[in-house]
Amino acid sequence: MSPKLVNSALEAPPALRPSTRYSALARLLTSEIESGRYKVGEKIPTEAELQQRFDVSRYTVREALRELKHQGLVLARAGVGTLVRARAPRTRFMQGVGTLQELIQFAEATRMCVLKCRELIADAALAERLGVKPGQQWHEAAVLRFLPNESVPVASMRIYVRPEHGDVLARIDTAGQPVFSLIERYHGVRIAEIRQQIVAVTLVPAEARLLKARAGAPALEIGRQYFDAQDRIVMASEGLYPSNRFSHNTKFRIQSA
Amino acid sequence: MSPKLVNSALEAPPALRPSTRYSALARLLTSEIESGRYKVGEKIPTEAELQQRFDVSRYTVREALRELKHQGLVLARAGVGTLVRARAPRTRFMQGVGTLQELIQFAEATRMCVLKCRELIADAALAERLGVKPGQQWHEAAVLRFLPNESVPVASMRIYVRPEHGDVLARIDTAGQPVFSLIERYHGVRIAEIRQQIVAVTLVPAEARLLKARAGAPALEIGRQYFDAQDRIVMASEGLYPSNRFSHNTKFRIQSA
DNA sequence: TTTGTTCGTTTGTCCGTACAATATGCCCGA
DNA sequence: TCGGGCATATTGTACGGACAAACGAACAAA
Repeated sequence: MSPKLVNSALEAPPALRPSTRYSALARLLTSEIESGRYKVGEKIPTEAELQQRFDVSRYTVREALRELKHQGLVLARAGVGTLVRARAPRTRFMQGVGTLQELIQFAEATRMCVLKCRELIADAALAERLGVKPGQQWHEAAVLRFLPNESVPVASMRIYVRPEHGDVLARIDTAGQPVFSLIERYHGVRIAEIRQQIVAVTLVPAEARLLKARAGAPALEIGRQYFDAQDRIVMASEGLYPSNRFSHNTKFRIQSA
Repeated sequence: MSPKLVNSALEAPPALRPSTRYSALARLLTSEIESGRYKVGEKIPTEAELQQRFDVSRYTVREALRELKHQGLVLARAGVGTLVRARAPRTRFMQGVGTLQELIQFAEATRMCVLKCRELIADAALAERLGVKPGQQWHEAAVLRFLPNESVPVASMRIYVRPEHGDVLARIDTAGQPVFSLIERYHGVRIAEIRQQIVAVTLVPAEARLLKARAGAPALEIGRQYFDAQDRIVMASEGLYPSNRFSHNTKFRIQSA
């Protein structure tokens, strides 16, 4: 097992297979629930009935139902049947980074394409923007971020890491996980806190060009700083997300007092 | 560990079955990875080898591996095998609880000035924007929001409440707390969840005029829906926050696993 | 009327089989 | 030497079967 083989094996995740029987069945059942054929609280046909109706094996039915359960659409009860739990799949905004979990999932689900790396010293303006000290050395990667099967970038980003962590920048393209997780893994740093700021901007022509968007178009500018357990800044990033491709979504659950 | 011993380790007691074979196998494989028996990047034994080693069916092995894949521990490749992807299951992160708190603090710290109230029936466009059903009656308040000692508004908002809660709109100016809290207090409704979406927009002339801002200037458009414990929508709002007056800040604290 | 038992139904676990899709290595020919 | 084809290995899909566990309804007994 050479490290080389390992790295290539970890490259792109296997492609999705939209044409399996169970995925087609899952999609059909999902649309039936969404269209109201089976109401929340009602039972959908049993596994045996679905087998007959679609002329597939029980295995195929169960795989489809597994997906619906995973989406939170249905709930199965032995002896009872399968009940509709929600009319629509769990709000899963692929573009959403309102929670840390979503931030990580977003990083894992999107493809990052490094345009350029360079070393630099933060001047006063950059230091202010990033929340770091002027005069410090940083390694910068300019990155485009894509959703699966999309050729238009969802974001352009600049990622800043400390020089001693600079090697992780070479792994961004292929890692399929957040950059901060790479720093954690390869440098034994623990990220204890992430701070994020969101403002609205209009794209200047150079940025718009890179993002294949219209100059002057609105975009979210999301800045993030990553701190270790001693509250030292480890990494920072700035991203531009054109607004018609990205919406920042958050869900607050309120516990009963 | 001899196969015999391992096999008996997988067998559940006949009367009490706290664990299935595949969950026991998943646990055992997880602990082998965590203990370093299989390094990140290396292959674990093939499905066939695991079948033989533990004297279980391929189904049982695959169910166990499904769990490991779900945990992000391994990655399977047809033709290659199953590779260790991480040494430990995905870290369980906690969302910073400050976010909802900050939402409430912001509401308490700002002054709201009601411009106009009216009753309306949600047409399709508004229903879509608010995440409500078309044809429903709502009471709408148009509001400007000011930071302390500021004469330029930080936001303009439209707040939508149910007709039976319409009286709270008269309290907005003076209450000094979130509108949803007013509904909770005066109508005994418990808000269980708030969903929020943030997008970037550019201000159209009428909005800009109201906000004393430049037409075309970037702004955050923050939409929120408030749900009760039965997941019924109780209230919705849309706010426009000119970007140079407001930045949406979030802090995520990460617990060690 | 209420409680307990039984039976039928349904999902969950686990077994086996077969073929498809993917990956890798080796061999042969140009 | 390099490229293509083939064979083998491995996971993924899909089929079938059997039994366990859980549930609800119906019926019987107290």
